[in-house]
Parts: sequence; structure tokens; C-alpha cells
Amino acid sequence: MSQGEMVGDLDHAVGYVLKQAAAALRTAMDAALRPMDLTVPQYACLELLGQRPGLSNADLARGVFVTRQSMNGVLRGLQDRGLVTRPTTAPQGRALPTELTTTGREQLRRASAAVQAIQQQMVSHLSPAAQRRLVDDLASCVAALSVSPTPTAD
Amino acid sequence: MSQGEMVGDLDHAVGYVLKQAAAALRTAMDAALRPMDLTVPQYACLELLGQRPGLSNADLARGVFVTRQSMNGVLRGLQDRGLVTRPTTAPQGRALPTELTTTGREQLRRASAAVQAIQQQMVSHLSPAAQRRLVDDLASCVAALSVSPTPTAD
DNA sequence: TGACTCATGTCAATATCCTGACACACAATC
DNA sequence: GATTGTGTGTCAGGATATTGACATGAGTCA
Repeated sequence: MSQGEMVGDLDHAVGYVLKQAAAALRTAMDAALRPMDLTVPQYACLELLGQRPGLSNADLARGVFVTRQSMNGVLRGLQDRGLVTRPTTAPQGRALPTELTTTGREQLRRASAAVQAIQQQMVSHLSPAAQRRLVDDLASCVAALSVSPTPTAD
Repeated sequence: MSQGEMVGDLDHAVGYVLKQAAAALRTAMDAALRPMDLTVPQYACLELLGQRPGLSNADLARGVFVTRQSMNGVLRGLQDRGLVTRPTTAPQGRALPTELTTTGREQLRRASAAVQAIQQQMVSHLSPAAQRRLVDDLASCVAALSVSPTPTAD
């Protein structure tokens, strides 16, 4: 065992390769983020906040693909370390708009650079056109899956 | 809030779209597999076993992108339901070659069909050539990330 | 032969995440 | 003005995955 080179038909399945790529990216990001004491969800949260300040917990959760509860925990950790700030009282409704602190912005700067390097490495074998095409096709896949959330195939 | 349509620059980041696609696929697979009481790791294990019978726990774990411990739990559940069989004594070394039972094969057949439907739906907006290209590019990404497991970007 | 290294399976403890549920705030409706 | 509905934040419970650790078997090399 343990040759692990020939998985046969599986290597040609879109889903498997997609998961494989996502897992590889996750591992690489985790390794790159670890030196700065950041998990992937934490980084994703920071990045989202950097691009769209004032997002609520629920919005953040949707953007990072986790539940509100998990994002709440992530946000607590970030808030505990002074990377983000949340008002104690909701200015509008119940949503607490989260924002980056100066320290958070600095951390995000470094983390974003590291992640960008990972992403560049990931697509380094692809031409710029192919990179853009890949993003496009991936987006198409997302859209195709979003149209019917519950196919309930028999 | 809650428009969630315009995430700005993030939509063009390969990593983000990749994660998005993987999350969407995971959700769809989960929904499709739930009626037959199968989780995604369980299905992945079955699929792997169907294509390469006799795989060990560690090999399975690598193929499904989880730890050996997690795969052990998955395997226990599958074995408990009579979907797979593992010898109590290792014929060679310590590895216990796992194999599908008849019931397991039948379950795999149905689950595989459902997952295939999901995959088809996912790439339904892409031409066959584009689909093949996507798999190719994704594989390229995996390879590019595998060359240096620990970039340790500053 | 004996020591060393590597891979495997398994156990325990920890951490993480999700499902279910509740209370609160705003908008829409009657 | 009261009611329903949607969205939000938070709490508890259970399921899941991971890290750390250990004992066993196989291969390597002095």
C-alpha cells in the first residue's frame, strides 16, 4: 500500500479534484497563517472585514461559510486579541457592526500578503488567461449548484 | 445588510471562489446523501473502496483528506452497518485491508449516482472541453501547492 | 542478531463545528 | 395599534475532527 499515486477514475472526477485542491489550499494557508497565530476562518473574517467594514456577525458567517455560532467564537477570539471591535449596543436592530482595529489592519496586511503568495503559487502553472478562466468556471459551478439547493436525487 | 451580492474584490480571488465552490459542493452532497444516511466522508470512503478494494485505514484517510483517527471512526460506523468488512487480524503488517460488502456495494451504487448527478449539475454550464480543462487546471493547482508544503511566507 | 526508523492501528483528551432552541429588534400587514 | 415574519445574537447539547501518545509489525543497516 501507500503508493497513493494511481487513484484511477477518481482523479478525473470534478468533485474529488475540487476537494483535493481546496484541502491543499487549506493546508497551505494554515501553515502560512500559523506563524502569526491566525486560523483560516480568522483570516477570512479579517479579509472580509477589510474589504467591507461594518459587517455583522451573520454576514461574516455567510462570507466565511460557517455558522453564526462559529463566527461568533471566531469574532470573540479576534476581539479578545484587539484585532476587531464590536459595539456593545446595536446602533440599528440587533446587528453589531464589526470593524478592524489598527492592529487588526496590520495583521490583515501581513496575513493577506502570505495568503496572496499561496494563491500565486497555486496558480503559478497557469497562464493569466487560464487563471481568470478558472475563477470564471468555478463561479459558474457555484451558480449552477445554487439554483437548486435541494435536488433530492433518488 | 444581508444583500450579500457584492463582495467586491473577493469574488475574483481564486482561493475564495475555490472555497466557495467546495462549500457549495459539500452542502449539495450532504443534502443528497442524507436520505440514505450517509455523510460525505462515509460516501468518499465507500467510493474509494469501490475503486480500490483492500485499502487500509491510513490509505483511506489520505484519500478522503482526514486523519487516520477520523477515518477509523468512519470505518467503524460503516462496519457497524455492514457496509464494509475488515479482517480482525492483519494478513500483512498491521494494515487491515477493508472491502465492500454486497450491501455496501449497493449503497455505493445509489450514493454514487446521486453524487454524479450533483457533479453534473455543478458543471452543467460548462462545455465538455471546459469541464476537462477545469479538472486539469485544478490538478495543476494541487500539484503547484504540493511542491513546497511549508512555504513559510513572511 | 540487535538497534534504529518508519508506518500502521488504536486510545484518550481536546478543540471545533453544527443542530436545535430561545429572546430580541425591525418591517410589513391587517 | 396589534400581529405576523424575517433577521439577528446567544445559549446549550451533541456530533465530529483534530492533536498527542502509545504499542505493534516491517524494513534497514551496523
